[in-house]
Amino acid sequence: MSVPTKSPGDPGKTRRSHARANRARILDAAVAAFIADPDASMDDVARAAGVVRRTVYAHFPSREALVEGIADEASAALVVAMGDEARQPERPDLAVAVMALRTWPIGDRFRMLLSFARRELGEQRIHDLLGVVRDRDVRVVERGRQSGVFASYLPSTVLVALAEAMTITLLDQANSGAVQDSGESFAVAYLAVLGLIPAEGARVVDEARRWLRENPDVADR
Amino acid sequence: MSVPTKSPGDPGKTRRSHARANRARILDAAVAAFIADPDASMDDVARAAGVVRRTVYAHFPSREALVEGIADEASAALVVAMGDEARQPERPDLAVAVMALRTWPIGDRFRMLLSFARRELGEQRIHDLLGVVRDRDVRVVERGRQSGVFASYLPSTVLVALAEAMTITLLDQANSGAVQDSGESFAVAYLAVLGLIPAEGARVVDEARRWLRENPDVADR
DNA sequence: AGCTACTTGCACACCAGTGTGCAAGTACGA
DNA sequence: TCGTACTTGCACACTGGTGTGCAAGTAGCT
Repeated sequence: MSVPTKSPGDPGKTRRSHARANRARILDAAVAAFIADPDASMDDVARAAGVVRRTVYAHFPSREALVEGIADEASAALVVAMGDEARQPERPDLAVAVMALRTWPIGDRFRMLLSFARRELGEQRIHDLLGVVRDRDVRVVERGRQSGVFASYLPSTVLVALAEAMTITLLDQANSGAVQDSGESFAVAYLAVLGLIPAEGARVVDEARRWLRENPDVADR
Repeated sequence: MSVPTKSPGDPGKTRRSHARANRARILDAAVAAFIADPDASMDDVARAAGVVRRTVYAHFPSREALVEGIADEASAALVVAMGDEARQPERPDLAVAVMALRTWPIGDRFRMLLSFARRELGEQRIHDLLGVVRDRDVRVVERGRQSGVFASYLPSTVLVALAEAMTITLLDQANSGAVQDSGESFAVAYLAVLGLIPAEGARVVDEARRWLRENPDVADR
């Protein structure tokens, strides 16, 4: 606010803050536009951002770069949201519920990542990054089924894939108002697929909420 | 085979059988192409059918018409697969399992319909047709939750939406070899989301298989 | 005021995909 | 063998989206 560029050699940051904000707006608008229509044009994005197409190109040299920009932002958010793997509940069911509750708030960006991973195959990086998250998910599920808490009528990886699909669907439903909670029902559904009856799942989710309150992550700004 | 056109006034059908077969091949190829890439070009479709683009246009005047052609075929298959609503098991859990097992074999086309319903919004008809199927699904789920067999942590319509999403995911997994069965695990997963533990779900699915054997639909050609 | 960084509004070239026209080719049935 | 129905292989016009160039405009910093 009152700290303009002091050092002459330093590439001005104050001046650029304006542009930065604009970049952020474009990114946000792009997320919204791509959710509405997975292959929205650059013009659609620009208009959604209240900006001219040419300006979008000023920030992102190509469509691909824009997609990558979104993906980067989204993946950063996802990693932050997931928290430290070392600091998660021992119990697999609790761990699953905690992960579900944590990812839900960044649903839009998570959804974005998933859809990119499916469509723009070129983005190997996205796929890889999601792989990291998936692997972590799979590990927990695997642990849970080994300790007999989770069912094993399907391979762990498939169960995780189901969870991803359910996330997207429930986020859609939340968008259209059919679901109101903050991820609780998603967590219950996930646990149900893993073999816990909903009543039990709901109890676990309650516990997870408590656990989250008692174990605030550094990331929970 | 040996019944060529006899009546002169009658527009020849034997000659056209060749073209008919070609049309069918194009349709099949289009399904495959669109599964691989939801916005494959007409040229992609043509090549997948082993035909030149121009020929595709000979059968379908426009891309839209082609999509509609696929949708029509798929929806017809779906209606047939679902069978007569009046002749389905009383018990909701059994009914769900039966529906799941019945729709699984036509997975590709079902998937096609779902993806069309999501993308080409212009196809109101598709949406409507799926609506019919959805409604039937919802009715059964509703009945089940009223009789206390199914859980109600989410609205019935949302649960059905989850089932649709799971279908697509599991079909994908089946395509890539991660799932091998003939819809059994899908049925179990569906029932799990509805509140039945997998062990119980598996029992119900077994029962459903038996029921299907004992109640062959006229449609089960 | 003057500099600088950013935005705007055109202009353009370039593609990829769609849909059409037409002349030549092929294959099947009478 | 001829005719008819269908396919092929080009040519073309048209559209919508992408990416670039450039000159003019605007707003903050010094």
